[in-house]
Amino acid sequence: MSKNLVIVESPAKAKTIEKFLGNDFVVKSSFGHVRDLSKKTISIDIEHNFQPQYEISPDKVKVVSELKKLAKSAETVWLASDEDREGEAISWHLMEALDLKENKIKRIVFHEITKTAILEAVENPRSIDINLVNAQQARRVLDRLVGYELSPVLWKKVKPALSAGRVQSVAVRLIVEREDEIRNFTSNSFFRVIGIFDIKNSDKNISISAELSQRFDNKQDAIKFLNDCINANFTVADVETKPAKKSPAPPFTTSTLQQEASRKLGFPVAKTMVVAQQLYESGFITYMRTDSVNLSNMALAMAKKEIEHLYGEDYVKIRKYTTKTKGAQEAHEAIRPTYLNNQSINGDASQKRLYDLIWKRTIASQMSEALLEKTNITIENDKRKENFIARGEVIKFDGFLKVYLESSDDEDDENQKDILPPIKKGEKLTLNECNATQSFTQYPPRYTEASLVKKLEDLGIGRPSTYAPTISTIQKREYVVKEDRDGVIRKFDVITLKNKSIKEIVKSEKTGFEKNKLFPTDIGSIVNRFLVQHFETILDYNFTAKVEKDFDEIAEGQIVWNDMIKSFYIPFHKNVEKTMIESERAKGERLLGIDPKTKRNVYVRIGRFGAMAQIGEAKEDEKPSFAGLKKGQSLDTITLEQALELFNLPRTVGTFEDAEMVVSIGRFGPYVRHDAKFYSLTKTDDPYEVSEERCIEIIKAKRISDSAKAEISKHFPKVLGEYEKVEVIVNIGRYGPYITYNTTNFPIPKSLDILKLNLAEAIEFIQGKKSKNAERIIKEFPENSDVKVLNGRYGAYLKVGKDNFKIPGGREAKDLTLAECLGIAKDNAKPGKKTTSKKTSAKKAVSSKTKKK
DNA sequence: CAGTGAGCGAGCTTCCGCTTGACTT
Repeated sequence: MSKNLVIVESPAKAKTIEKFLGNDFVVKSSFGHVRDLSKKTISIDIEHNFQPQYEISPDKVKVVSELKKLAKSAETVWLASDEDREGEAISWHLMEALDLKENKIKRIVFHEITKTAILEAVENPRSIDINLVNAQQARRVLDRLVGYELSPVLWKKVKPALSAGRVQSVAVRLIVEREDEIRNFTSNSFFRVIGIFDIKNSDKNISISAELSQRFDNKQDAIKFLNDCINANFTVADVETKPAKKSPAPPFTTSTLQQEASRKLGFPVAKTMVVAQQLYESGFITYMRTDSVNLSNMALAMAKKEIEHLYGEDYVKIRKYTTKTKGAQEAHEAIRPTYLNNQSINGDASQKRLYDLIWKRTIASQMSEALLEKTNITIENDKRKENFIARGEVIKFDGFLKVYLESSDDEDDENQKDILPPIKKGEKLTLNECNATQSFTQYPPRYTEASLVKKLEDLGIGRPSTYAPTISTIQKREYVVKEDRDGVIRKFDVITLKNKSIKEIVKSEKTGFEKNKLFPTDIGSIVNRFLVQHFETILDYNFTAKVEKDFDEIAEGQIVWNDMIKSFYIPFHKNVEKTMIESERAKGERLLGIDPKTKRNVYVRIGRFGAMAQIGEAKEDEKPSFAGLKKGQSLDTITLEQALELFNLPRTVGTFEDAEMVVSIGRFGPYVRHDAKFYSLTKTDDPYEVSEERCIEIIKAKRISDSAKAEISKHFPKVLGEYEKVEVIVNIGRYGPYITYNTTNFPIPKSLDILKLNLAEAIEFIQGKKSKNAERIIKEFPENSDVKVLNGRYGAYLKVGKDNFKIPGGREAKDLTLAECLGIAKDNAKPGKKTTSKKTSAKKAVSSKTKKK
């Protein structure tokens, strides 16, 4: 075997690096961490100095045994995981898990995947930095202690299966507190005044628009101002022109890529990461999980060449950006195209769009500043002291703007900046028209997924690899929902001065419309309030920053990690115990008022099945009545009137075919019950309002669609005919319609009408699918059609019957023989719950082979 | 599949950070 085994974290990286190193090197990947604390228990021996109890992660057992084999036959094992805390720990865990002697290993690091960087790294090996490893152990142990001690408190005091953690709980806090801020926000209105001036003494009709430097708090003041303008004379008091510059944004990190892909392409952060991963695996971009804005010298040289070629020398300005993010570890380059001369790539629409964004951002970051000329024209008058100011902006040299401009989160950045006409100081102007428009102060914006990532990054909370998963966790736990909310119509006043007369009109606009924003749920608010009340230290926005400081000191060898953990844990654990015993259950209860009918108290709170309203208390002689809250209502905002309305269900709306129709809301949404059958209401039907006629309509419609469905399913499964002596069958299954041919199922897209589908069309469809699948086939065996070697998204794999198998390391997919394939299938057919079918099909494949022999 | 909301208790849930995973009837 090879003399040198190099282990990196990512398989795609392994492939690239193998090309740079000679034949003496084999490069493999550990697929990230290989050992961790067991998931089942806390797995920390608190009594014995917080000794972590590691195990090989269940999904890494195979990887480790494979690496172990290779390491045994190698002379030197080069541990080339990333140069950061986690990377150092991965190397250390590999050393332990693979049983490597210290004199057999060499630790190497590089920050960029370029040949020079790799070769230089190999020239400068070092040993494992145990202090850095200990900093990681402290991080790991702290997170486990927090997560696994806090979560059970929630199970007991709020509801089972909830979770809390150093990162996710702060993310939820941000969203809950932003919502509180919005709820408590009182909007003020004010009047902005914009004048349109005609320039005298010019042959052409030229006008400029200018805004008054002063805003008025009320309508009276605005009207008074316009009145004073009727007989005022306007003069240009000053024309000020000054040059300005605009610089490009630095290259992408994970966080900025997620933000820009969200603003410019509308991608959720998870989608951005999936697409970026695909681009990375295809070799189009560098690594997508990074906190660094640094570009390699090779990339800078490529950028320079490309910009010169496309736009000319004047557009080049090479920059070295420095990373300012809190806690950044800079193990990788910024996210950039691997080859900057590839302006576009082959791929699907999302891949192309994301690549385009990355290409533009990278190129623009190395281009000249844009040169602007900003002009301010001040217009004074002889009646009032307030001035009008017209602002203009001219681009003198576009520079990087030729390629790319970063978007901003505040959408109402509507300062119009036009080119202004030539004008001189002292010139007289006529006020043609003047509008005072009522505007309103805006509440702070709700978070989007991407703006939450930005906030977390600013606070130094979370890492590039966890931003997307964190956001999905807090949604999965139902602390937070991402949704759209309809706005409301708001009226506003516009006062116009024209032809010396003043007119008032009322206009209306839609406001408060939200798209894809994060809202806290009732559970989210309750959990947050509970945690902030009892565990303020951990919920503190600076908690992570504080412990990071300690981790840094551990990494520098100044403090011992177990001591740091101990001083954190003792007060923390005491608090956990105290809260478990003393604190009350958090139900989010709120007394809304008194029910006018029964004179009993009306409450809202969280019950076993979610948010509910309750009239009266549970006493011996009387039972309270209950009603669930509607979707979109929340414990924090519901009013007494809204709560009382909930008790109007179930409601008898009328009769149909001599039976009553009763409308209510069930486990699966609003329904009409009629003659012991249930009929779901549609989204647009309000169960509190829906009429008798509409209910009858719904019942009739359901009957028709049911009988139509029954009619259709009578025809299936349907044999369309035979193709090459094999039956072609159409059927409808759990996942929709599909064609069965030769033991393979082909799902049919909605565009094909399965009722009209004929044999010829079905065959054509199958052929199309097959030829697509054929592109993926690396190897087939005429003597056994059950066995195939295929090319998948994550490299080659073996398919035997219905089961997929990884091809063991050291074997070329295209060289596999049938016997080898069957051997792999036999060895890897795992016992277990799911595998009954796996085993049988693997056996079947083997036996079919023997039969043919 | 369609009112439930009490309390008991078995057995379960849970963290953050590094990586890619699989293809249904």
